[in-house]
Amino acid sequence: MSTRRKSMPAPAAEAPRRAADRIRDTAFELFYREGIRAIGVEEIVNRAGVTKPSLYRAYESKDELVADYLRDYHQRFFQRFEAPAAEHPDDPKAQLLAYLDRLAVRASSEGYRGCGLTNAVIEYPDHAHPAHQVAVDSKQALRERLREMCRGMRARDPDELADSLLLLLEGCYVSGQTFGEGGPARVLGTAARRLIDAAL
Amino acid sequence: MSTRRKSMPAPAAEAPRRAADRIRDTAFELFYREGIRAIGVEEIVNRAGVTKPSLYRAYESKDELVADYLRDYHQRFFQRFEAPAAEHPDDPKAQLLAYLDRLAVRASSEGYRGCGLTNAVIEYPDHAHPAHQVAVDSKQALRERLREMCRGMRARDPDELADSLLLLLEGCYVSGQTFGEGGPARVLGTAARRLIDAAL
DNA sequence: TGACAATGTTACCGATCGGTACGTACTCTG
DNA sequence: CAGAGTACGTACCGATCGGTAACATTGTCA
Repeated sequence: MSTRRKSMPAPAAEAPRRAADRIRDTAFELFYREGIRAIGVEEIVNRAGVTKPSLYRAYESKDELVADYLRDYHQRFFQRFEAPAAEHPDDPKAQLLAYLDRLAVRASSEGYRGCGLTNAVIEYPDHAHPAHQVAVDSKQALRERLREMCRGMRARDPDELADSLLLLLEGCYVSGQTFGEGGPARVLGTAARRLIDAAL
Repeated sequence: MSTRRKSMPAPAAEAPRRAADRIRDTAFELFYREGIRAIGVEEIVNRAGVTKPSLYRAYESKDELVADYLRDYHQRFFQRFEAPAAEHPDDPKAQLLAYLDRLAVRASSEGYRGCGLTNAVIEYPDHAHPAHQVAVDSKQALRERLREMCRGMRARDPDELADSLLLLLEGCYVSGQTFGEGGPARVLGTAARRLIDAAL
């Protein structure tokens, strides 16, 4: 859902954007870096330079803001995930490995905070919570996409390979933030290649 | 005067233990099942059937209680992890696979909540927080133990194999609670065998 | 019996939580 | 210019957070 402005083609470039946008961006940054439960609405609006009522005009509740953050994360994630497709058309193996190799670097650097969606599942274990649901839906889409790619690789058992790779992926997200630099995330590419080669 | 039963020196075996023990056990259960940040001290003492002062006589703060919970978890974890050693002496590969096979079952069942230590790292990303530190220390010990086992397997590159297996392990913990029954965790054993066989 | 340690009871603290009633300033339109 | 509508801020709400003070009660052991 987007707030479309009518005429007035944007005064300049960006700085004093709408309150809702500032909230959205600030919340994204804070939720991801510090964790969702650790951040209160007060801190969000302060850092965004707006006030609480502005937040509650744009979102029904904090939970809705969280869900929106996760939907946003989901979208950005798949953008990153599918980005290598352009460089390696019709080569799902190369596409996947390209993403994994980039991820391995990010996840092995200091201050890495893992996957916002995975983190949300852990912060909100209650299956009824909107944050949990959005995150799980996203992960299910990822699983399905991986299966599709493994079928494209002509793996003997595409579903099994996809799940194995998903384990490596998720392991990389969490190990990245546990160990930081020089952590196990560095072997992601190698391990994935081993599994793929053994499955074709 | 009061309607509550008086002395009754332990009617059966264990029920009315010390307040500190009841708090410890209740906190363990609640922190693990619901998440640490989601559980307040009030809820802990209510469910434990004690009162807040009792909690603060046994622990300096909630953070200390959390750290203690994690140390407890660490101990129970390694107990489970090393349990198969008795059945497979001098066979690190069989030991590890035995643990993984059991884990795969647990992690693929409904309501699985993953590893309390991994969850704590995500709930407390701040490296200075005691919970974060205890959890990371435990994970580093696990990494070292895995390396030791991989050396025992005579792997070509034991550190690389250990890290690969650690990724699978952590992936299993988090995917277990994301997908529940029929999730990717089911392939843990197969994937681990593939990686081990390829590394010897 | 008396002393002591452990626990419960009650009532509170300041801070922060998510959330809102209501007033104000700007801008677009007639 | 008048008026409407939009966008935002000030000030506040009750609930809950982690944590504490003061005192009553209990079981144990000497």
